[in-house]
Amino acid sequence: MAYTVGQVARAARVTVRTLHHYDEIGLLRPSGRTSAGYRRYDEADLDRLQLIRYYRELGFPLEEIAEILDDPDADPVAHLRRQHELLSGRIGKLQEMVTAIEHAMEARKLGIQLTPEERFEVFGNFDPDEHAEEAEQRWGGTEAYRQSQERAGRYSKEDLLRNKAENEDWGRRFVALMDSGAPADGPEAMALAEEHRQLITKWWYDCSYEIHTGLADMYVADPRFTAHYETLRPGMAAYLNEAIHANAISRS
Amino acid sequence: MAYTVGQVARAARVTVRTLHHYDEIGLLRPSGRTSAGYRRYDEADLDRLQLIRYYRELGFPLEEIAEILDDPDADPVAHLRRQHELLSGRIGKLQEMVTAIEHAMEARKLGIQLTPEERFEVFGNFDPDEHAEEAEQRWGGTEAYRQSQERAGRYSKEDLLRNKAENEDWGRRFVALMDSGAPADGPEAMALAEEHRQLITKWWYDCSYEIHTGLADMYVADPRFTAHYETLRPGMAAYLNEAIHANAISRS
DNA sequence: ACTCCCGCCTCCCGCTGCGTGAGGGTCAAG
DNA sequence: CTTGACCCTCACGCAGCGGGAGGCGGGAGT
Repeated sequence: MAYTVGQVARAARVTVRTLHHYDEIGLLRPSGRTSAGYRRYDEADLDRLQLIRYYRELGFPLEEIAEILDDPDADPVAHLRRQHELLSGRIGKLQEMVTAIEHAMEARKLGIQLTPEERFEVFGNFDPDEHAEEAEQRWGGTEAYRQSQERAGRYSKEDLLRNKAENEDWGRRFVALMDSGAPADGPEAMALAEEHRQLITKWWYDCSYEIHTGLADMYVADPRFTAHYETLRPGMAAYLNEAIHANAISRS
Repeated sequence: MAYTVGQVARAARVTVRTLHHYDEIGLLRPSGRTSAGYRRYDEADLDRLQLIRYYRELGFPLEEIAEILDDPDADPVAHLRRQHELLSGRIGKLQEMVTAIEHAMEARKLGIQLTPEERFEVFGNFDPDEHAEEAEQRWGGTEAYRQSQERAGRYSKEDLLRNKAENEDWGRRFVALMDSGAPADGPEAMALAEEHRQLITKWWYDCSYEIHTGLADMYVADPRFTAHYETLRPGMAAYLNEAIHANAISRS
């Protein structure tokens, strides 16, 4: 059972050119040629082509497909599993975008016109346009940054207002603690530091103790962040820094 | 507030080269240049870039994005809705592939080794390799073909056996009817023709009366299909053809 | 005022995965 | 022995950038 390019092309729903291409790059060489130079594909070639098409559908680059197919001791089950994961990931990403779009539609319907500033107004003093670039430099490319960007896009106006309220509540309690004269490395301060960490984790990204202390250092090192906390209460940046460090140390 | 390429690039998580490219093709021209020729982007440019990135994420080609963004009276809500649909479609497709992969994994786990022949063995005499190409020529590219291909991939071995059983049951009853001497355009024959159509619809694709009569004609025109029905009972191809036509006429 | 170095500029070539001819041989049917 | 449908091999083109060469600009430090 030998097939010509045209037959194979029609059967596999690809163009002849594609088969030529696969031949050129060595991805799918026909098992033989006629005396006139015509490509002859056999059943095994068809099987291989089916696999190729399948992987292609999944978005694999041709080179990678070649590696997969030509790896003799590659575990097919592992491949399937891997593909499954990749697909699930892609589905997840697409679904996130869908919800983002739904949000946007909701906003339009209500005439809310969710401008970028509006989306970030909950950040208070932190003007996103002013600091976005810096944020990118500091955290760009990290998982944490990706997460927070992603979530920011999904939150509704109410969500963000709720977040703001929670932050303010925490801030009031923190100021009260400072006013009470409690030490920055005392149990209450550490508890509030921990709460601060969890607020970040809840709303934005998984904030490890390492990341948290990094943030703490920034609060005293970067004047803009310092200013934000200092307006809540003078001395707060340094106090919070100490509390976060104390908390991180005690937990590890 | 003017930004340089580098700043914009970092903020938007794209490369400088990409911004150059967008400038070149006119997709995003910076609002101005400095005396030295440096590109200067303002807030509006950033907004536009955000939209561009968004549409790009969704897989739109740049040209189309330009059309969308430059269409002054384009309804943004309509766009969102359209994107939503596209995304939903994509998710659906990916999910189908996931289930297909899951099936394949199940089969591997049980050591079943679902070879192509096995997958199609329920087709009986119809050797897929022998007819796949023809099928493509006849139906390739049609919605019906796509549907049946898609479903075939999702069916489990049990599903396919069930389908086979249902077909055989229908076949037996059809043969019995012929044996009884009932006319091919009588009510019983038409009822069984209708059932035939519904079996196809249930298992493979939406089989309209038009498609159904097309199939009927093929049963008498194509010797391979003729042979399939003739082995069930001599004269069955022609009888079934008549019954299907009678049924289609009476229903329209 | 001078020097650095980083960032900006404009070419321009390269990559993937083919599409789409051009120009020419081949094969089966009539 | 011709037709028409295939087949062959170049070979260029396209999107959407990546990446580098070669050269200017600018602001921070000395």
